[in-house]
Amino acid sequence: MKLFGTNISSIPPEWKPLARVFAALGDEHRQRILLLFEKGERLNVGQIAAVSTLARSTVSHHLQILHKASVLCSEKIGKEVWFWINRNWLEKTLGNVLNYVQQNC
Amino acid sequence: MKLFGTNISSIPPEWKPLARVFAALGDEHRQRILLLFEKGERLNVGQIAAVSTLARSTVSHHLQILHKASVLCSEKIGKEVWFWINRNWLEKTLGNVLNYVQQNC
DNA sequence: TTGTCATATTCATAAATTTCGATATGTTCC
DNA sequence: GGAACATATCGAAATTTATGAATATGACAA
Repeated sequence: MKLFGTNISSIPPEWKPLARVFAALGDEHRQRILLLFEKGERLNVGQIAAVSTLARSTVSHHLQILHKASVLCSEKIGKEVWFWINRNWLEKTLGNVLNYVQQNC
Repeated sequence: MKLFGTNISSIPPEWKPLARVFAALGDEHRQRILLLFEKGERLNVGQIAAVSTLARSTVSHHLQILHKASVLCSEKIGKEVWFWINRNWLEKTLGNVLNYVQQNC
């Protein structure tokens, strides 16, 4: 059994950002939001809220969770905040986990 | 913007089992549990609870979540239930998501 | 500049869900 | 039967989620 540090309670630091990604992707609302994006497309809060059953403020909240997990990038232009998928981060993160699984599981 | 079905509320069915996996991996306790496993190793509830700060019943609960998400396999032998990482499923699932990202993001 | 929309976020609150441990129940082995 | 292990159930606490109202910021016209 692998023990990190003195007991189970410590996690390798490189796994921390991963927990946020998985938690972000583990919610169905956030999955639906992500699946809306076409390749390279940018969407703002209003567009997403318009096709969602959730309130605008709720959509904004979920977008922030995705943003903090680095799954989405964002840029404010004028009145609107535009979001798009952080493809590089997602590829790198998923690739790392896949490598870990292949080597250590 | 991609719309599945009539509105945002429907998700492609192939994404459903994925939500469970991500939700399972998105919890730090469960990450710690998973990281305990050596390559190919099998562990039972008691072994994991022994190095954990969580109660035995709580560990059992988390193991069930991981099991329902297909992240862990289990087999009951005598009094004990042995768990091990479902390497194939993890590889396949992560690989699928990675492919999706590479093709559609 | 001032006022008015339009957009997004923050806040306060309520509701729902998850988490966790204690206890009870079920299995298996002796 | 009794001991050892795992699971199921239940309630309290903690966390997450959802919402409308309030706030902040930018665009634009008068």
